[in-house]
Amino acid sequence: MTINKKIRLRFAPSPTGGLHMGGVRTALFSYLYAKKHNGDFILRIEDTDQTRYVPGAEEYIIESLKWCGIEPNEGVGFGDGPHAPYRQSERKDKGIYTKYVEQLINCGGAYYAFDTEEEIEAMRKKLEAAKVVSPQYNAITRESMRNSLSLSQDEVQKLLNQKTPFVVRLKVPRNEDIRFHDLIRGWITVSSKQIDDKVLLKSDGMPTYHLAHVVDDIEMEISHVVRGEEWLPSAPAHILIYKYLGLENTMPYLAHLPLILKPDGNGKLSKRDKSGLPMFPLNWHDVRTNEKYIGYKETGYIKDAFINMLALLGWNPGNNQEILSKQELITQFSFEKVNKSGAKFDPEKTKWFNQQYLKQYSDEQLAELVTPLLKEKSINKPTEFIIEFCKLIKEKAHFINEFYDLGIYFFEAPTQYAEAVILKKWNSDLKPLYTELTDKLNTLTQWNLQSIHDVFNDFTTQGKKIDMQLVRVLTTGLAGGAQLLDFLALLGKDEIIKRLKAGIQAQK
RNA sequence: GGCCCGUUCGUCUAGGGGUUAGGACGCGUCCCUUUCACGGACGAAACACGGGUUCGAUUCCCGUACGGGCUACCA
Repeated sequence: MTINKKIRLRFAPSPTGGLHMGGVRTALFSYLYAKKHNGDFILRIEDTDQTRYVPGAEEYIIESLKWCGIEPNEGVGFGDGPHAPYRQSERKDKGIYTKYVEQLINCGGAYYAFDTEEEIEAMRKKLEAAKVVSPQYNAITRESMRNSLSLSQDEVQKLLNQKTPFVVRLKVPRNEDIRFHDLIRGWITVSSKQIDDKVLLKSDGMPTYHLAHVVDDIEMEISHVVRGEEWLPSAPAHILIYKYLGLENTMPYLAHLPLILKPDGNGKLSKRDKSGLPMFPLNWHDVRTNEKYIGYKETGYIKDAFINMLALLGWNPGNNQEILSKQELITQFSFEKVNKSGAKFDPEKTKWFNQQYLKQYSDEQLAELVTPLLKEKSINKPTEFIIEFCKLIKEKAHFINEFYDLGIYFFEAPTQYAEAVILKKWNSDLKPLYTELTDKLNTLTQWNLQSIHDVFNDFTTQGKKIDMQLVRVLTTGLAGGAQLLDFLALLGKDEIIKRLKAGIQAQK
């Protein structure tokens, strides 16, 4: 295992779609570890599958990382470092992979295979019919296929000269235990019987993931490979490549993260979910399928809350602390504290996280965030009004963009009155009392919290029972809402008197 | 099917050979509140099952069950 190597981690997504929260978490853990150890964090784009390329995906990944504050110090969209380019398609053009392919072929770790799709399919069918447990291109079956191991040197040369399409496959030993260490799971042993002769170089000249990521991790001097658990089964094949290259002792540490599971039911997180919660950091529009997905940002999440929630999905600091700043996450992160089992992500708790962060914001900060959203609704109020509005409404809200909906009565007089409350508490006999209240309020020369409070107090001491919830309904139309007296004070005498009169008028 | 990985309250998790198995979300009750929240207090709620090892297993080992992942010229 490596020692004294500079800490360098990479996030290496494929631009095949929007980056969902599972990917963001992988990037986050890598970032945290790199930062903790004063290392580098790199963004590499693994675009070796031309058929799955989605326009806009790469930009989306970059924008998402930026919004999340998970910024690479090297890589596509973040400035070139010493190992440019950082896009695998461009690296392929520079011949980086073929160099390694040749080395692998020369040392006997890989071989040419000329089989057509149909031939491989036929082989599989045959094996399935014979009830072979895993019908694969492997140490046994390759003997009956057309490749540089079964064919004579002359034949191979002839096929090559004729420009016959070929792939390069990894020569996996027939029966050999491959043992490797995972930072999260410990030692894992897999028999090479289980591994097929993976394609390393495709017939279009592109490397596959298996080859490309190993080569790039070597070239980019990556110290730790952090990726999802779905890669665990193919890790032995990667070990083999390092081994053939003679780099087994300097290969990166491996950390396979548990998967994030969908909130309801079982299975991996999918792009869309019944919970209604976003699965993506930002709004994502797939131009190929024309599918649109909502993002955390646009839903009104605070990025640090999103990051905090994500960090605690599969990891914990080992104590009861749940709200951690990015700096705290960096100093406390370790792979030892990453869980082994998959985590269902909980929409309710996600909202709670955001609320915790919302509470930390000052009213002024909130006003700044809310003002543009109100402008969209053609609401232009003085800043002091918005600040006070935020102060009153923030405890009711989980999200910035809920402020308007939750506090619409700050800006518009009610047209309907909470039916349940009216039904339960109102009757026509009350009209004189509430009219008297209105008149009394109308006589106030000073309109503030204290003077309003005094008016209500006077009624109470005189034994006249004013129901505060009814006042709330008459002035806001709703059964619940912000601090009532503060609300009355903020809206001003004229508006409140007007609303009270209209409210009383509207009741039977 | 085969292989790999996993399994502590409904969910996220702490813990770890002897604990009243701790916290958080959600839920319930109460307090605070002239209204609504916030907040506070309390409560219900978990070691998948079966064998070992051991004086003692939730913790270690082995099975079983269940869940997940992988099984492409996709990553």
